[in-house]
Amino acid sequence: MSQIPLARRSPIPPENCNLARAIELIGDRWTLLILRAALYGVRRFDDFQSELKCPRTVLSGRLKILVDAGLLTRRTYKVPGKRARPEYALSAMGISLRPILIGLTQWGDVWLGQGEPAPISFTKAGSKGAIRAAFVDAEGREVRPDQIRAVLRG
Amino acid sequence: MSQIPLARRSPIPPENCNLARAIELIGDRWTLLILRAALYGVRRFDDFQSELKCPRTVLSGRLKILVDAGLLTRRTYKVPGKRARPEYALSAMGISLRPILIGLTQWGDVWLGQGEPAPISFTKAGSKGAIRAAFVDAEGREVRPDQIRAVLRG
DNA sequence: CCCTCTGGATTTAGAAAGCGAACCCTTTCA
DNA sequence: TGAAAGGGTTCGCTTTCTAAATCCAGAGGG
Repeated sequence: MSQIPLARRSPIPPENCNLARAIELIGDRWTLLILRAALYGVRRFDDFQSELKCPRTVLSGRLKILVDAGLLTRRTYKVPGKRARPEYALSAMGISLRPILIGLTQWGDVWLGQGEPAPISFTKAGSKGAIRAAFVDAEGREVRPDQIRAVLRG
Repeated sequence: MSQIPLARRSPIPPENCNLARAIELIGDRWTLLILRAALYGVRRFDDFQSELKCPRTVLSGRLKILVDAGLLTRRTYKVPGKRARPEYALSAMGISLRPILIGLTQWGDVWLGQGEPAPISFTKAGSKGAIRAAFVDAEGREVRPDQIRAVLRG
């Protein structure tokens, strides 16, 4: 019943696969939850900590990984009367994950929502109807999932 | 410089967030690599094992979780002259993750590709140009990332 | 000047999960 | 009857996670 033909191995060895590389980098519970919070605007260590309730060791380790990888930018901010502190803001690399996490949100709304309406939805600025993750061709026209074909290079 | 306004907390508590639920379920290195292989058509225990090179204990545990959650369907297949064996095929729930993992592939091509051309690309059946993950409105027209607005329920 | 508070982070020790190797069970082939 | 092969489980060891305590620097108050 699955549309996917049986294969003994994937067509791309995992060690040369950019999907596998992405999974190595961000495919981790805490890392993904940090990125979720960051996409909602959280930037400070203690804010991440009270949002995630994760061990501070794990948090500082993951933040370091994400900064080193270029997903987060560490810079110091200063509130008058307070000392300077670092904040962790998404870089362009991090922001470009937003469609993926929105897509995963909508997947969760459908399959894990326990029958309740989605607590958050997404629209186009200025209009009301919901938008959704999909595939488009070069002209921005939607391509239905069953029309997607994978093409190997070479 | 980030377009995302500062927030102390995310607008949805993680324990009520379908994105957080999705991350709890599949936000894990091995689980994601299993789903990657499954989307490429891998279905059998030993094929997963030689693809992923992960401990067999981890593999059987993750397969069990994915079957229980409904992402994979376990059924027995029988090659004539061989004994019956289980295979793990994606359910509709699992297949609907495809756009997300393709989006993540393309994110990896851009940011983790080390300057090399993408080893796999995606096209619309019957045409040549590459397609990409994006957002569309109800009529299937693309919505650019900067036009996306989040709307809280209630 | 000293004391305390606060945000950011490291240290430490015990719990959980990951890991590799070996083993088990069933069926099928020689 | 014996070996092979697929699909696991069992068994120890190592790594990672976790929680709690501690550290550290600068600001503000007295």
